[in-house]
Amino acid sequence: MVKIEDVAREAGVSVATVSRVLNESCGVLPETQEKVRLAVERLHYEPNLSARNLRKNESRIILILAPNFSNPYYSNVLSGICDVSRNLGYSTLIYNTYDSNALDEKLVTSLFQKNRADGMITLAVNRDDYWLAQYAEKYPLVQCSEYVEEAAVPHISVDNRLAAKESVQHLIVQGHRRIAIVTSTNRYLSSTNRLRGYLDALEEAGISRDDSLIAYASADYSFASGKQAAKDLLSLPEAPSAIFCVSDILALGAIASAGKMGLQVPWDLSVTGFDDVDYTTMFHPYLTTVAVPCYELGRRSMLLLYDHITQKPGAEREVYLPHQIILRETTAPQARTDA
Amino acid sequence: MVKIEDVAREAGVSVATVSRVLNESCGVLPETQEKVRLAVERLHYEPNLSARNLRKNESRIILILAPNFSNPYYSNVLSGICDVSRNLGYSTLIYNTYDSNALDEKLVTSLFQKNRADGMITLAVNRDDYWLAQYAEKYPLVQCSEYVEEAAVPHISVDNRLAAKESVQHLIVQGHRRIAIVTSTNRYLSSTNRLRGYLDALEEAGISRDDSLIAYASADYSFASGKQAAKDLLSLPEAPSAIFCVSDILALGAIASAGKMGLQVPWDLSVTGFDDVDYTTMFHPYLTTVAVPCYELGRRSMLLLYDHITQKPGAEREVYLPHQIILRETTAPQARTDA
DNA sequence: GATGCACATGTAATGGATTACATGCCGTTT
DNA sequence: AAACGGCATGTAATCCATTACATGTGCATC
Repeated sequence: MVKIEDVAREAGVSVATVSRVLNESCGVLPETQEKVRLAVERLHYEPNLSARNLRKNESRIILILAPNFSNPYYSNVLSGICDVSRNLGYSTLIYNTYDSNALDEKLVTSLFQKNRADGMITLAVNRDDYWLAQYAEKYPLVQCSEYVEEAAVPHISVDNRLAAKESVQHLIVQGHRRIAIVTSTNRYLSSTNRLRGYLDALEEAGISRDDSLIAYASADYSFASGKQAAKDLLSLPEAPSAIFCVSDILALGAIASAGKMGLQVPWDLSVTGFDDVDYTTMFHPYLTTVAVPCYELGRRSMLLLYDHITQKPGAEREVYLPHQIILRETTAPQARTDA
Repeated sequence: MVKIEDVAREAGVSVATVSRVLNESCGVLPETQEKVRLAVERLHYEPNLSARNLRKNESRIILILAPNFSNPYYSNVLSGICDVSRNLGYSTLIYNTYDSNALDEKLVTSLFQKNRADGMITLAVNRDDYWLAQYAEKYPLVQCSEYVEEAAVPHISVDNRLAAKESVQHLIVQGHRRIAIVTSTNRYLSSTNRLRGYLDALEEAGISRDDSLIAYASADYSFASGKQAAKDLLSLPEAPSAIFCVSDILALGAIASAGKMGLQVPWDLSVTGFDDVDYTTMFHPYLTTVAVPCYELGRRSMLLLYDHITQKPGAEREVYLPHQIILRETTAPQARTDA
């Protein structure tokens, strides 16, 4: 394996000079730089990262805590993170948390130290994981998508509350008054904020809150639980004419449920989803939903984390990316049969 | 940061002894081992991986070449790889190849050297990437799912040819005679082998090959291209009564196409998929398909790679995991209207 | 009792890059 | 002309764990 010493000999300079050319490049004569660069090329020299990392006291490893990345939402985020981290010269160590409830400070700290990661990105912390705050004082950390509201830890997300509100407002504009929500029993801030946005929209429109219209699906947004929640809602004496679901899969479940009960979406029931994952346009009716820029969230998380690792002055602590309401085929004006 | 010297002092032994306890553990008295272990615990010592890797001349990094891991197939494989590699103490550097055609030996070698990976797992090489053979002589490599048939490079996969044959045989048993296949223009061996299996089944049943029943979807198995391919097939003067699709998404596309043309699956048309990804049971009719153990493929890839990295004697070069034909709702006996 | 060997442990070299500090040269100032 | 300063470059210390080799102890053998 060719090392820096070989390059130095080949170029007729010292190792320090080679290193300087490879790193800072300042204070080295242009012609010397050129000599070094040629030698590097001739010998196909690649610096040994272990040695560099040892000396610089960094690992160039980023720890990513992700629950179940078969979920297209997370896999898109992951794509974004990986693409950027590769460009910045970081390896990503993906730790599959499966059930995010299993996370605690001890586990994370030990993971961190064992792998000597330079920083960490979480994809799904619970809104009450307060221990993150203390953790973040010691190590660079960025929370992506989900975050702890009360802790001043860097995070990047969309404005879930506003997006939910806009989505429900769309239903209201279409004449719906009995609007249900299928949220989840998980402890994600996004679920909470989407519920808040739903309530905001109702309140602003002067529609009084009806708790029987708030249904809870399982923590993992499973299709089956979406189906069940929708079934419960549609079995109500006064069934809703529209259902706002906090995830696309739940919405698909809701549509399946409606079909089973003889209701046609969107004519008999409007349904909206959240996230805009791939399969929202795989079956008719195509799902009306809120597009969340997953890939971009991933990209920006890594960029933000990098800013914090390198202690860039003025690195942001709160970033919100724009969402987009995508109107497709699962919402229609309320048929005025109940009026 | 506490280092080995601190532990040695704390335990009242030399650094060599500490290192021995941490690594080999042989030739050290049990009571000395205990002393060291206690000191490690007291000081929360974690060895510096850069230093260790530098000395041992390894990186504990595995390079994974994956195209588009939003595809649930790949994300499941990835899950498997990541879980195992974490346990073995490896970081995974996931390189998103997007379009696997862009891969060549130069890129891979440079990726490898730059990251000083200890080994590599490919998830989607083309069947004609012959350069892999030379590459594999220099570096530990395992091909997962897709591989180069002619090269004696370690690979792990399912028996795609047999699985396809069995799947088509199921259709034949149900009375179908005009059976079409939707394969892909990509250069994956799996596509080729699934086509071969399809032909095997026909031949064995004495059904003569009809090239007009072989349709090609796009390289990325997109839903839209599955739709289009099925549409072409169903527009044939003598339309097929069953379509074997080489991926689930293509099958879903085919079902969508059939619906659009007024055909009911499975009564008017049988459809089968391949892979058994999540959303095969998200909509009725649930898809009849071939279950491929993606997660297990990932797991075993990493284990196999580890065997090769550690030069375990007798490490396998060819592994085939069992598949399973899953009969659900998209296949039915041929209605004998054409007899 | 001297020699040799096995065994537990210690000492110091090693891996490859970075970087603080040292050196030497040249031009400027007084 | 002496002194100084800036600049390009070199020398050597450093990061921390591993491990070849050295040391020392105790036991068995002749």
